Amino acid sequence: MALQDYRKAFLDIYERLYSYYGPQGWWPGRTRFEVIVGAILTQNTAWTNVEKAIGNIGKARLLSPAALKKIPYKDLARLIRPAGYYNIKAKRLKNFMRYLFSRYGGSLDRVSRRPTGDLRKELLSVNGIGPETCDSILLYAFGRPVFVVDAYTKRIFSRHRFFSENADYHVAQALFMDTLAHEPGMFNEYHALIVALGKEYCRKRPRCDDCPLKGFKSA
DNA sequence: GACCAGGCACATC
DNA sequence: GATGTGCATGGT
Repeated sequence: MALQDYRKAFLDIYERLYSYYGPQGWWPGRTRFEVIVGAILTQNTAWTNVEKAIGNIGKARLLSPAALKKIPYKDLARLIRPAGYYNIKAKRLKNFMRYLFSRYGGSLDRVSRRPTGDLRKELLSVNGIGPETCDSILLYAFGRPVFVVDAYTKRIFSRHRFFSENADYHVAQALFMDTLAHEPGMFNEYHALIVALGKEYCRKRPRCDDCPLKGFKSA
C-alpha cells in the first residue's frame, strides 16, 4: 500500500468520525498545566477517575506549578487516589515538577518557546513520561503538530489492517505523520475522535455492528 | 466478581 | 531485542 493510499484512507476515516461525532474540543482541561497533570494521571486509566483526582487537586488550590511543587509527595498521592496507581503517579508528577523548575524555573511560557524536537527529548527523559504522554503534552498543552498514538489508535487501525496491534509506537505514528499535513488542529481532533470512537465501540469487546466506520473499505 | 481503562518502567531471558 | 509484571481505583 502506497503512502498516498494511507493518506486517502486516513482522511476518509477522519471525515467519517468528524461528521458522526462533530468537534470534540479537546483537551478537557482549562489551563496548560491542567492538561499536563491530566496527561500523566490518565495513563491506563478511565478519564472519569482522572476528573475526580484533578477535582481534588483543584479543591486544595494546588493546580499550579508552584503549589504542586511544594506539596509533599505523600499528600499529593492521597489527593490523586481516585485516579489509581496513585503512588507511582504522584512520583511522576513530582518528576515533572522537578524538571520544570530545575530547567525553566517553573515557567510553562519558557517551556513553550522551545523547539518541538528538543522539547520532545526533554519530556521523554523525565521518568514516567513515555511517548504517548509526551506527545499528548506537546499537542494539547503546547499546540505542536504531533500525532498521538494510543491503545485505541492501535486497536482500531490494526483491526482495519493498517498496521499490527503490537506495532511500535513510532512506526504507527510515522504512518500518520508521513501522510497527513502537520496541522495541530487536525491532529487534535483526530486523536480525540479516535478516543470517542474507541470508548463507544472498540473496547476489548467491540461493537462492530453499529460502528460508524462500518462499511469502511480497509487496507 | 470478573473485566477493563486515553501507559510506563523495570526485571529477566 | 522481545516478553512479562507491578502499579490501583472506580465503572460496567
